[in-house]
Parts: sequence; C-alpha cells; structure tokens
Amino acid sequence: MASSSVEVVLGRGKAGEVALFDLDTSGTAVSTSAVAVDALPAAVAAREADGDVRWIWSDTPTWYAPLLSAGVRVRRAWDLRLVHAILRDAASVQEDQGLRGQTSWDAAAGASDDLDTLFALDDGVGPPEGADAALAEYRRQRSAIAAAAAGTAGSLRLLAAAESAGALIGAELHAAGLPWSVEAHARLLDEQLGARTPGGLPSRIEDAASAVRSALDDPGVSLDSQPKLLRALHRAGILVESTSRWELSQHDHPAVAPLIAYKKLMRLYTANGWAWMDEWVRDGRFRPVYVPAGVVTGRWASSGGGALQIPRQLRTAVCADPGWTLVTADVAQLEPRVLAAMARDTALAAAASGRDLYAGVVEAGALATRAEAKMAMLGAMYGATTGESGRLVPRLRRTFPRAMGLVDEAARIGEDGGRVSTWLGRTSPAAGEAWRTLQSRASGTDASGSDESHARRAARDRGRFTRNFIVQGTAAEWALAWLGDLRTRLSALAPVDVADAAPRSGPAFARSPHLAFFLHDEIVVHTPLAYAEAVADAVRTSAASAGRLLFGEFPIDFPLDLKVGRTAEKE
DNA sequence: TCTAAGTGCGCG
DNA sequence: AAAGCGCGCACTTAGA
Repeated sequence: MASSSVEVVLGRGKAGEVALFDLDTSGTAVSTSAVAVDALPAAVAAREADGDVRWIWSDTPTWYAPLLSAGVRVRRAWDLRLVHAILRDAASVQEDQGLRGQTSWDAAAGASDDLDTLFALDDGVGPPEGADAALAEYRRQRSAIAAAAAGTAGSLRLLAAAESAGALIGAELHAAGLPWSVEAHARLLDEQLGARTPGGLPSRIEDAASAVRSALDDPGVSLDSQPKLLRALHRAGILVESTSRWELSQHDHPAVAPLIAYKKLMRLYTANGWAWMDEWVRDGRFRPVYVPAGVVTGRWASSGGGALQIPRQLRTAVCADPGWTLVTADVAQLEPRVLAAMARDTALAAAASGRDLYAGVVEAGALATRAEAKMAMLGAMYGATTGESGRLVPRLRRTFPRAMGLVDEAARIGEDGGRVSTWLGRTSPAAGEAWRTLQSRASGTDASGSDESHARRAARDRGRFTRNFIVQGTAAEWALAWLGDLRTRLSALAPVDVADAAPRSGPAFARSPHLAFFLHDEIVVHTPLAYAEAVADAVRTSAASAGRLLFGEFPIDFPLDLKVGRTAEKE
C-alpha cells in the first residue's frame, strides 16, 4: 500500500524504557529513540499531532489500553500478533517466510483488563517482544506479503490494515462503553421478575416454579437439574427427549407454559439480572471486553459480560446521555450480499439491489414467499440438507448458479480435507490430525461400516464449516472496512463544547461522536444531538465505501436499517 | 474441591 | 429436538 503515513515501531527497550524506531518506506529503521515508560503517552500524542503515523506494535490491548487510559488516541496501527496469525495461515503466503514455525508471536494477547496502566509494561507483564523483535517480525510480514501469490498482496495488506484498525476500535469500544441506564434495566427486572426476596428467587420466578410443580404434582422437583426435570416430566406423561423450549412447546400439558416461563425468567435473572448489572455497568456504561478476530472466521468474540448476547428485550436499557442520542444501524442481509459479490453473481446482486434481498429473490421467481427465500438462503450458506430448508435450496441453485456454486465448491473442498479462503485472504484452518486419521481409516480395505459412516459425517461437518467460512469471514471483512472507515469519519467531526453536553463518563475521544457498540453487522454510535444527521450520513457513506473497497465496481449495495433515537431499540 | 463435559439459550 | 454456521455463559453432573 502506497501509504503516506510515517511508520514507527514501538516496543520494549531498556529497563523502564520504550524504544521507538522510525522506518523509511523500505521498512528500514532510520532513526531510533527511547522514552521512559511513563512518558510514552505524551510522546505518542506529540507524534500524532505532527502527522499521520502508523504504530507498529506487538499487540494492541497491551499498548493501546494504557494510551487510552492516559487520554491518547492513535489513528493507525499494525498489530503484529493479529497479522502474524493471518499470514501464518494464509494459503496465498509462501511457506518459507519464517512465519510458519511456532514462535512467541503465536501466543494469545494478554487480557487487556490487567493492562490499563503502563506499569504493566514496566513490571515485565505483557509481550516479551522488544522493539528489535517487533521490527524483525514486521519485516518478515512485509516481505511475506510482497512475495504472496500473484494478485493477493494488495488484499492481504488491506486485510492487515483492517484487522489492525479493528483492534484499535475494540480497545476504544471498551474504553467508551455503551451508555446504559441502570434505571431502565432495573425497571425491566422489577416488571419481569417481580420483587427480590432475600436468600430466595424473585417472586415471579418463584410463582412460575410453584405452578410447574403443582401441574406436575411433584412438590419438590428441581427445575434446574436437566435429568431430574426430565424424569419428572416423564412421570407426568410428557414424553419429551429433552427439556428444551422447542420440544416442550410441542406438548399440550398444564406444566408446559409455566415451565417455559420459568426458564425464560430464570435466564434473564442469571444472565442479565441485578448481579450482572452490578458487575458490568459502571458510571452508566456497559464495558464488554471485545476480542477482535477471536473467531476463526475473523469475526470478533467477546469475553465477559456476554457482549454478544445482550437479549433484545434489554435494548430498552441502552440509552443516550442527556443532550446526546444514538445512531443504530445494521446491514440488511449482509452475508448473502457478500456472497453475491464474491461469486460475481449479477443475478443475485440484482435481486438484492436497493431492497430487501429476500423480496428480490421472490421477485426473481426462485421461491414463493419471503420466508421461504430466507430459509433457503440460510440453508445454502449453512449447508442444510434436510428439512424445509434443505428442500428449498435446490430452487435457489437453479436461479443463482454462480453464488450457489461458490458455497458448494467451498463445501466440497472442506469435505476433501482442503482449506478455503475469504475474499481478502484469511484461510480456514487445516484439517486436524484426528480428522485425517478418521478419513484414512475409513478409506482402508479393512474399514468397517461404522468407520465409514463416522468419517462421512465428519467430512460433511467440515464441509459445512468451510462452506460457511468464506461467507461469514468475508462478511467480517466487510464489517471491519465499514467500522474502520466510519471511525475515521467520526473523528473528523469536531468535539462539542464539553460544558454544553458532556457524557457522564469515558475517555476524551468520547466527547465527540464515537462508536459505542459493534456486533457482527450492527453498530451503535453515541453522539451529541447536533451531530446526529452528520453521523447518520457518515454511517451510510462508510457502508458504501466498504463495499467499494472490497468489491470495486461490482454492483452490490449494502442497505442499512438505520435509526436515530435516545434508545437503541429496534422494531 | 477441582475440572471437564453435557445441556440449554442468548446473540449474529 | 433440531434441521444448518459461528460464538459465550450459567448451571448441573460425572469423574478425578
């Protein structure tokens, strides 16, 4: 990438110091300097004020969390650990680039929670890599990308930049937090769960439990123990094989409704009840720990707080500060759109253009109803073979052969033990040793029928994984591009007068419009009211820009469901 | 008393 | 009891 930014490698230096290497365009260090650990935020801030710098560091949680704590934000980074993982596994990268052998760069990044201060660096906590090792690894990564298979270097560079931007955003999202009203949350808990009783369950859970026990005529039965509950259900003549809601709801018995209610309330109580609120909401902010690229496909994971599982009913608690508002946006049918573009399937792209994709699929005559179209499309991307979904997929295959051919081919490669890659070049993991053994045993002359069926099932499982990998992974890349572009646009909006409309808490950058939440294909921006329209424009513009960045002029659009409002509720 | 595995359910 | 991908978390039971 012909970048105009200056590159600076930052790493551990002599005791108590951080070393900084300024690089020229060839990746050679042209000047070195050192700063005391506690002077680092000021030094970084000064360089950022000077101009566009790309900070090359071992890993973002370790270096960026302390900077954010000190009120310093950076524009660009290169996360050596995340990029290492991409290049190490990428099919387009050559074998002999020094990235394949197990090294310290393969270790997981440290938990950001313990590293909010630079003392952690001083104490020898954090990555072992000094600045020299970081520079050496960066040079390996640069040359590996430069030597990558024909036509793939640009994509890998883009992926590395997007991944690193994502790492910055993950740290910033944690620092800023999602504005959360404990009042609204507590109101919802009171309404749903009833009064809290000391040493016991909330009243409405207790009520539901009593109703179940009397309907089962089993006064002491435990509802939290699956085996005991199952036996009690059988004794009452409810012949289920599991205690899942889906199966229970198929039965007509007076115990069913209260049991389902019990499970629902209990879930809210244990997963997002008062204890969760006490632990995870501070100063009006929910601050989950995001783990960028925590999923093999490149999707983000989260750790603690269940950030990726906030129940929709709790959306009422997501509430902007006074004088501020929320811009909430999600992409409609991101994965099939990405699939259409990857496959260069103009028929599917046309069906998606400017409207609900599933409605377009119906109009194209592939399927009769929107519900069927959705079922079939999900089935195609997940690998459904049976049931209604599996039955409908062939209809889609006839109408959109290119798109369906791409996922079918990805599945075939996976079943054969091969690897597949996303649009930008993230490659799926190789088949494991156990998987290979299973397959070779099944193809031997002395293979039993059981060997064969086991191997067949494992192959199918793997095929469904690789089938979905290319779509889920490319969708994650699109989302990174969207986030990265949006972050830049938001930071260009001027900070507001702090006295006029200050957020209740958070870092300095949170005094102007900023990202507050991200979940696969959805973002929430917290913004002063005056900027709401500018933010909405930025959100839409960055979505269009992400589409072009990945897919060029291929005619695919990414329409957003966008809402501006005090709460983040969606219809 | 600890860990691992099973079950179920929340999210995309 | 899912079918059909990817996760994290709470709770229980089995096993060491």
